[in-house]
Amino acid sequence: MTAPRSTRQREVIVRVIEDAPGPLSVPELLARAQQDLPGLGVATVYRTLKLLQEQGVVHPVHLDGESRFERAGRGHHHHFACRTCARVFDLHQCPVALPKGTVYPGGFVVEAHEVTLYGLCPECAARPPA
Amino acid sequence: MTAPRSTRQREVIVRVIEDAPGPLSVPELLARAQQDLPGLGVATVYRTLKLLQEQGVVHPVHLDGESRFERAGRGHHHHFACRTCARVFDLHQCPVALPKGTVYPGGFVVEAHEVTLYGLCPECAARPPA
DNA sequence: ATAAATGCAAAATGTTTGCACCGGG
DNA sequence: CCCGGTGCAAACATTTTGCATTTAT
Repeated sequence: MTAPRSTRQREVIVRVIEDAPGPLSVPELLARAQQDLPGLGVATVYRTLKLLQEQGVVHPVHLDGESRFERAGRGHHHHFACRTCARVFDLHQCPVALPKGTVYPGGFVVEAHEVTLYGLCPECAARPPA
Repeated sequence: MTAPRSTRQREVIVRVIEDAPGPLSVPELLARAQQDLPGLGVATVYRTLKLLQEQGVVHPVHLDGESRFERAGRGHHHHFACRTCARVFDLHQCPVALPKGTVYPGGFVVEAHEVTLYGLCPECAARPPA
């Protein structure tokens, strides 16, 4: 048995993910973690993300061709991507009613769904483009 | 004025995209197009896809970290990704009611939305795993 | 004939892996 | 101590770009 060790890098990476208002891209995650751990390398970030995914602590969100990562187990939720500032936020209200097992027209058996909304985040909506 | 030329490669690429039941990945697209045009190179596929996107003929769909491309202008629709055979299909009924301009709780102004359903396609549902 | 389009190979990106050193238990 | 974890650099995979040649017009 090989219990993962607790290291400063892992602590920081997990904390950064937990403190984020939505899923983070690898560059975002790396930049934030390096504020506490300047020497941190990308490889460690990827390896840690992989580990955390296997542990079910974190899971990936693919959005606009970018891989982002967020804390798992925060319940069913979806995402909002701001077209102005490019940040991604969690939404806590689901606009879809598709219970697992629903059969969609055509005979598609639905097991899960993913929704992404695009538009302006509260900040960018209050401060429109020049 | 620089009107794009009509070439055999472009004809084939467009036809392959039109004949598909859903968005295609670049490898899928390349493989199908090469059946008619064995010498076709990847670079041409990417360049053509870029051109077709600028013309608004094709648009990208990002799904599970993979870039796929489909004919644009087929109206509002979403996608279904089969977990068994990994193919992606178009759905022609939208499970979300979020008109452009809707303001989502928290102050998020919605301009567009994207939905992906995951599960079993009709074929795989009829022929369950061993 | 002219310039756009293609194919190839080299160059950017983004992610993974090999390896010597570091450090948690 | 010991072996897992880290950083660095090399290896990969995917997408883009440079350039000589082909080809639509």
